[in-house]
Amino acid sequence: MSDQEIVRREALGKLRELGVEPYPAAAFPVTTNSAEIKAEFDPEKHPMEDVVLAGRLMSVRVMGKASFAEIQDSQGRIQIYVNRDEICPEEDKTLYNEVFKKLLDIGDFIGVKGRVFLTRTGEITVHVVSLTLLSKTLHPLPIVKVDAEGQVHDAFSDPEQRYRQRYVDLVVNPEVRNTFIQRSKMIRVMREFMSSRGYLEVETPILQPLYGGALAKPFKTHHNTLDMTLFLRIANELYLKRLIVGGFDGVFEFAKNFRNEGMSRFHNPEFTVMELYVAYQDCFWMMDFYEEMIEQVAIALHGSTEVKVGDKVIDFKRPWKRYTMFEAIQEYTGVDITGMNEDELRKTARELHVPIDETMGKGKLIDEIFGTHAEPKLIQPTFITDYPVEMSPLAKKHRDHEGLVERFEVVCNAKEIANAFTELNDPIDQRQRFEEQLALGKRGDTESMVLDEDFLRSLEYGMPPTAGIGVGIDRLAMIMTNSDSIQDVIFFPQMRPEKNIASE
RNA sequence: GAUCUCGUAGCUCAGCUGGUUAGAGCAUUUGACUUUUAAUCAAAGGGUCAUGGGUUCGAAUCCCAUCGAGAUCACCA
Repeated sequence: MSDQEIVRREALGKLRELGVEPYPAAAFPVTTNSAEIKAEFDPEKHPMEDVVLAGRLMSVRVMGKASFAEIQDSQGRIQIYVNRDEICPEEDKTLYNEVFKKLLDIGDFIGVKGRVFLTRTGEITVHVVSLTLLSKTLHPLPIVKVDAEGQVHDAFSDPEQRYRQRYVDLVVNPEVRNTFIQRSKMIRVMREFMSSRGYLEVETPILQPLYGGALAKPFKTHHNTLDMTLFLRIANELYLKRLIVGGFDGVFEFAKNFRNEGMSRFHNPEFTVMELYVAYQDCFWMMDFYEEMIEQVAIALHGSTEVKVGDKVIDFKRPWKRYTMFEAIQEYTGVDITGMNEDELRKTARELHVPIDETMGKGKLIDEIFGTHAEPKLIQPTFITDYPVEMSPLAKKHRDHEGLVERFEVVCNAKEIANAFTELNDPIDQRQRFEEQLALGKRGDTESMVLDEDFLRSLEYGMPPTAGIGVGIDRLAMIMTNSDSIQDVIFFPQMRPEKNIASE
């Protein structure tokens, strides 16, 4: 234990000797908070003679018989003024001299009652008349200081510590708190946008006997009572479609999915996707729907359709640019791949220096060419439509073009932020597609889909024409909050276990 | 999984072409101070230099291994 931790533990004992309970049970109902005081206080028009607020003590400047300190609540910080003879009107000055000056530490939760005033330098400050310790801190908080020029000193910046001890990060780095508030607001806007159109928010299984609806490696687990293998879902698509079969017009779910794959600043083993399915619509309707929803998200978060991301400005103002996949490839490589067979595509990919291997089929080759040459250049939100059928086993065949499906992705800041289809509802075609996937699996592609008989049975009972979309919530949150790592938009990103935390 | 970079006090960092007792600021402790705001002034304490091994008269510093993190790549959303 460090000297500072030992000192704090000793302070605990001394507080109890003085009759001050460091962890009182009684409620401390507040009447206001730091932001409200700063917004509403006016010495002439709106004096505040009797306020009660609480928070963490974040800095203390003792000047003999008077002190200034700052407390931080959920809304921010506010300065307090503590005068010895006011909090100790009697002979006994212990509360000020011992408790406040010596036994309180930065980080401790305190509650204060007092009146608001303006200091000589014009800062809105709470003149404390009574002070209560609400919870004692034993672990020292990093002290982050901001000087008059707004320069931050001694920032708590080590990424490992910030992610492992997010609670500290949140206390000490206000912009982190804001990022997560924005993320939450983003989800709320989407939820309200969909709910107000009558779509139903639902929950579907995370533990699945078969993993389907996407191409990925799953986490595997075991249920003891049933003595069976279960998988953590890689997608919820097939369950949401079963609900459309069941007669709902629109269903959506904000779903945690799990994929047992590499980690990077764009990948966390568990991540959040919002999927929506709407009966009697197609993917072209969904383009308009998504565009409008995300434009509203941007406006709700930033008051504008423009969002600053790194050194770029991304504008979500409708309408967004729309390319077919072949158009996008032609735009960025100059090569028209329309009508090419597998050998021609392989040759083209080599000429364009696209990394390929022998297991890749036609669809995957096209996807690689797009991913290498077009996707990195798409910064503004852009719809890419008309994907090859081979890489979209759950999408309906294109109404006009042989070999393509009715599908779009939205690429923004060089990353996919949505994927949507006119859903395949022909059970016989769906069975064939699954079988083609099984064939691909035999060819060596480890990420082909497994055949889900119950899902096929549900389609045989009949699914109406349906539009579906999946939205990567973490990726969208990264853009909307100008974060360059997924770890900055997930409270507790996955980490290897920390050694020796117990022995500390 | 591969490559590169990093790990020194509670926090942020210096020291790294090997060489007295490993330094600084903030934080902590003691003292002074009744309107300060990165408060100030005076003094003090605080370190298995990530872990283990090696080279050397001598290692925070060089080498190897391990653990943890970040970046890039591969797989993917």
